[in-house]
Amino acid sequence: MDMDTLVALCKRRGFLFQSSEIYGGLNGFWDYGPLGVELKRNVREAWWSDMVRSHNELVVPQGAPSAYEMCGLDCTIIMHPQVWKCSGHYDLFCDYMVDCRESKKRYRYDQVNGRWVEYHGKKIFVTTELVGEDGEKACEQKAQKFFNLRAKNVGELVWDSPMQDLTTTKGEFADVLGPDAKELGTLTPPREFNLMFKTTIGALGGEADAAFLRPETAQGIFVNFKNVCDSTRVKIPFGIAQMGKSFRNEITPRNFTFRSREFEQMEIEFFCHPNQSREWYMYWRDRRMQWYRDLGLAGERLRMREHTPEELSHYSTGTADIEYAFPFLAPGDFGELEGVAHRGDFDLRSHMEGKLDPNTRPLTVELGPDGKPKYRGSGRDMTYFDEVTRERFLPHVIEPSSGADRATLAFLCEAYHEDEAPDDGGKMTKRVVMRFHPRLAPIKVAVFPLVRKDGMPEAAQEIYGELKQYFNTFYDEKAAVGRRYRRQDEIGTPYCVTVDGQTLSDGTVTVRDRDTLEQRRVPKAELATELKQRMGIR
RNA sequence: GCGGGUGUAGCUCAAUGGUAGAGCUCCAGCCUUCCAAGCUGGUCACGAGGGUUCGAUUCCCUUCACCCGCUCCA
Repeated sequence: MDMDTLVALCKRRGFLFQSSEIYGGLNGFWDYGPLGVELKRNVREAWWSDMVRSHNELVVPQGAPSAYEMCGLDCTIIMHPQVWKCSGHYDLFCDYMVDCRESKKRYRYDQVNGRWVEYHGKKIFVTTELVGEDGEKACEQKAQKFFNLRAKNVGELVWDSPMQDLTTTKGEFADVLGPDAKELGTLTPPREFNLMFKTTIGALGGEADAAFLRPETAQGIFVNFKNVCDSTRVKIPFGIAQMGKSFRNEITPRNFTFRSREFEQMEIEFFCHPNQSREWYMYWRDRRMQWYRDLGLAGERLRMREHTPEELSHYSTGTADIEYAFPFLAPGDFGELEGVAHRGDFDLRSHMEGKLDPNTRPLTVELGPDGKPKYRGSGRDMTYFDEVTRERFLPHVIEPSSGADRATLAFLCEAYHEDEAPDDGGKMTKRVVMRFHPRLAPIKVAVFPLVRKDGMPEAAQEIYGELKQYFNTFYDEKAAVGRRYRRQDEIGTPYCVTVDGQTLSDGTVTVRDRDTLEQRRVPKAELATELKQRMGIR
């Protein structure tokens, strides 16, 4: 299946529309249509139900080190600006960038390094992205090349400064040689590149009132950690779940809803004793993988990929991505659905003591030029006291962080099938069928009268009214019944109930299965029970 | 953000410097007793903004969106 086919179906049948389409659309923003909203709600409800509501804290789940508790939160999108400073997002997401007009590359303003060098009265700043010895070597080579010198004449270069970053030039780039440029002055002035959406609190609002839309839901959980502990009597190990909108000013939104600027996350922060964190990490990794499998991403398009040691944050002892081979990716490429990360005590400690420097080991608070913490923490004690062991400790965190829109998109991609079904002459014709797991299907049951006469519509409408109490049910009496079946196939309705002549005499209806096309007669009175059972819905 | 390509109905595709056509879909009606495309009728389009012109969907400019490649990717 190519992606265009799915995108067309999503629009035609009302799963997904481009945001503000009548005004030409808005890059990176998507609306869910009448069927899409049902599908996405079902994804979210499956997650909330499976992770929070129906989690039984009294029994040890398969593969878990012990029993555990789960609860939920719903935090605000705009939070105290200090949250993002201590979380690291402020530094990470608010970069000044410079572009090179010659090489078409973009660099972080503070990560381009270079040295002033003079040759026969001409003084330039040669730059590189490399650091340390490699950086100095690269600068020497660049200067030699720029001044067109033989190797033996390199000694004639007069080096006027040690390695320093580009910000020391104060934005004057006329004599700067870009890292991949052959001419001087090809770098654009530094521009703020803010990956967090900025907004203003209050009607007057100066820079002091600047705030940000959250780039992840996780921080709401960390900053409420103490509140949850104090209000619920939860005992470690336990998890806090939250789902909601997050916002990132993506540079290149692309690939349908996969990378959107406004998106929905489903996140769990699981708090445990440091000694057990590795086992809990393994548990959550496998548990989350199984969740996707159970809902239909069962094939080889789903995989789990452990991060290599180089990819890991210094404070993380393990991170795994759950990935799906989306059809818009090159063959063999996978896109991230969920990241399961062992985060240690980085987040709680950062909000307690001040932003930690992730490059230190053991972790220490990042200091500003004045020797004080660069970003002050809350000063609140986030440690946990275990009444049984009489031990006080800072919990470690396992974070399964999932994208609701990405999951929804994966379920859409996985569901799409084309096969053949007979037409009324018995000839096989192409059929498009969305094989959603029944829990996810936007519409569970469609009810039809076989023809629009002999009291069949009335009988069907009665059944419709009844089933509507239990399922999202759809009624249709227009056109040939075969066409109605096809229309339901295309939106993934698992079952079609048809009232025919026999219904009026013996009270049975036919139930047609979306995937097998098989029809079975079922007494009207047993319909709801039978359908619930077949779909595995309580 | 850069380079290339594309924008006509819900979809697929025409034509045109002078009233924009078709097929499918959709809607109404007829027919129809189990797997879409039988009959009749109907609705719906030149991405947006400027310019040139008596007149622009068509030519020019800008912009927006989408696709491909690069870049980015917490």
